Amino acid sequence: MNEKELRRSMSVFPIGTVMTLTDLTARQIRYYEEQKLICPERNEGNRRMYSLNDIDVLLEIKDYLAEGINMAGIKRIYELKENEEENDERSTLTDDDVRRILQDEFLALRGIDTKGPSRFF
DNA sequence: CTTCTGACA
DNA sequence: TGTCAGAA
Repeated sequence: MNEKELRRSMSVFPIGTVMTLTDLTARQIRYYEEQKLICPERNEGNRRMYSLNDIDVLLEIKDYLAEGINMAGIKRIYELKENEEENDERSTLTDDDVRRILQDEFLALRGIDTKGPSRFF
């Protein structure tokens, strides 16, 4: 990991700063942490300290939410990202994997846990 | 004053 | 998700 990535992953902001920077409530920010979408560190006083990376993810989450994607969908999007990274490292990506990822990406674009296909538009 | 955890009229 | 309490 280079210095640039190191700085972006350095936890330095208290939740208050993150709230003003992302327009999210403390409740939401903590909830997304429970959903393992971000992993802020804790300081000596058990206060959460966020990094620029955490803020970027929070901002992305806010955009997905604005597009109408629910938590289940957002989680899947990040799960797919993890798989993509793993595949890049081991170049184990087959044509069939690509097809499946694109398929899931489409489904994730709008919530999944919804009943029928009646909510496409 | 700011943040944390847990809980729910 | 909001919000309130009690503690740190």
